[in-house]
Amino acid sequence: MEIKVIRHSLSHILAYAVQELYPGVKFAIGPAIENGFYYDFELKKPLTPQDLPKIEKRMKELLKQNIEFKKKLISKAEAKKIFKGQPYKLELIKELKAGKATIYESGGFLDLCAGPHIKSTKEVPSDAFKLTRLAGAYWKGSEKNKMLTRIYGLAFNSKKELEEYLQREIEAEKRDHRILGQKLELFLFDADVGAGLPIWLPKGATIRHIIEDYLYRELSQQNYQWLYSPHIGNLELWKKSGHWNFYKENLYSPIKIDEQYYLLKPMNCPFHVKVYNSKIRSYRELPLYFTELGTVYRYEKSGVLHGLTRVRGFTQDDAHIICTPDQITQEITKLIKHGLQILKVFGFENFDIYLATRPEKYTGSLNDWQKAENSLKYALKELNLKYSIDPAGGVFYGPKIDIKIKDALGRPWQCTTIQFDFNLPERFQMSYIDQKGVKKKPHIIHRALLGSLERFIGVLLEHYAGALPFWLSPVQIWVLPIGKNHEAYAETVAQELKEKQLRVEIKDENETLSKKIREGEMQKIPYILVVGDKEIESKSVGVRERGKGNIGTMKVDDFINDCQIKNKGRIN
RNA sequence: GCCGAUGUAGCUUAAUGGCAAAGCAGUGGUUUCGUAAACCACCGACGGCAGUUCGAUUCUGCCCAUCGGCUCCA
Repeated sequence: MEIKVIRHSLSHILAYAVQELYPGVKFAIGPAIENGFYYDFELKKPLTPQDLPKIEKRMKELLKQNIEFKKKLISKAEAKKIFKGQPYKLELIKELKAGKATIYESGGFLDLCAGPHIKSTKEVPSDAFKLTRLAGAYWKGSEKNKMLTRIYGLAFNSKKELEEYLQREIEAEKRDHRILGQKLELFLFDADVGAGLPIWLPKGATIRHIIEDYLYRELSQQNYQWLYSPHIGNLELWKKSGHWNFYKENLYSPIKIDEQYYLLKPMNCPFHVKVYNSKIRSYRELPLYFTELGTVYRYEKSGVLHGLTRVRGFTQDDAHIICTPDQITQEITKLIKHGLQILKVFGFENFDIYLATRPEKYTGSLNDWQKAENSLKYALKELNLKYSIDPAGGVFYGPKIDIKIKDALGRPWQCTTIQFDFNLPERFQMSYIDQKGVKKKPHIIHRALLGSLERFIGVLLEHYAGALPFWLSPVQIWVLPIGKNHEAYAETVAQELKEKQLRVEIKDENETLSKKIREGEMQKIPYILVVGDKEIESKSVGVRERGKGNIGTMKVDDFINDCQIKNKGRIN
């Protein structure tokens, strides 16, 4: 039996149990989902988490009754009669494209459903599912509709699979960047500061600095030019750019300064356009690459905030590529290629790529959108990349390519975005002089490779479970003197490492060696160097590698050499 | 924002309508140690504002923050 069918059938059994336990319930929908199922209900009284075990117990009893699933094809009129008093079902019947309705009967529970289903609950083990949580969910997923109560369940083919899944969830929890951020002292959130506003602690700031430094070198090599722009800008600027109209729900209230209104910037684009427009541009200059680690502020609903991966103030590794119309596909191709290359440096190898098309609210002509979407498609095809379409997922000013990076557990994270923008050249009357001396309108590609430093670092932490590659580790090496007599030597070794730009700390607190080693392992320090009499004599260090234990003694110079190779090659 | 839950020391947790308990961390001391937690002592907390009550960390309301979802996204 296909697991999807079992999951879907379990959602009916869930509804059956709820029908029995909570009379007067109204049923919405109950599909199979990844790893399980859910069912949405409208209940007279809200459920509490204590209700779940009760419902689960009843489901188990029902499963053992060998309830048969019987399919019936009936007329819509008949269906309306059966489901009177069930407004959600009636709405679904009304929307049915087919002339008839299929219903499934399982014991005392009738449901409007296309199926397919199991023949009998005999086929379903009663210990391979588990109700996991209660949640609110809007009818048909729209905020404008009523909020229903959703019950989620997990379901697998066997108890063993269920347990394995639960085990994986525990593993994922250990990788939670919010917990790691606290344990490794990387960043903090504070209620006094406000929701969604991270503060970087010294070690987190070091990671960020390393990444910024890498980007600076890498992009400078690729002819990017670095910019800085202010965090607020006159409201008139944002009206002109279109953000005030099209991006309002993400903007913070205007700030009044001397009878003028200013907005906290939600994007860096208008500033970069101003840089472009600061002088007359020739076709010879194009393409131009302007880049900035630009901190932007966007209103996010309080309920969506999540650690570093969804915040209200964040720094994008932003860039605008300004080019002639015939350079556009070539530039997009180059960009995607370079972007993937950079992500690989950080250890990401798997990606989900999406092409997001025209949304409901947009600027520009349909013809422009069509052309832009085609050039994005062309670039993806040329690079032989598999992608999916994200219908109407584009930004108001143009279609985009989103690259979701997949972490070690296979979870996708939205980071890279490459967005076409034909709004700004128009609104800000950008131009360049072509070969014939004629004024032309350039194209703009807006892109963020890592997305935001906040989210990217959050993803890195989850990907590596906190054990960052050597070159990204905020503290790379600990030096542990065994006794007081070895402190001076430890100091000498540390000094030598520091001179070679390695990030090292001496741990000479009054604690046992074992305790300090335990501490170092928990802090995910890549190398712990133990020094005692033996090491002093041979000018060496006892090397302990993270997760591997003692790997023997090494000459100090050899150790430094290895570290430098790792740093330079940006390898683990 | 909406549905549901949670909020006790720097962290993890306990108990209670009537003096809030512990482990780790921190501080002071003892110990100077060879690869994942030495020993002793001390310091330290009821998210905020109202209300009910003789008395509220505990009950109620509002606010703030966090967690799981919905929706949304870099």
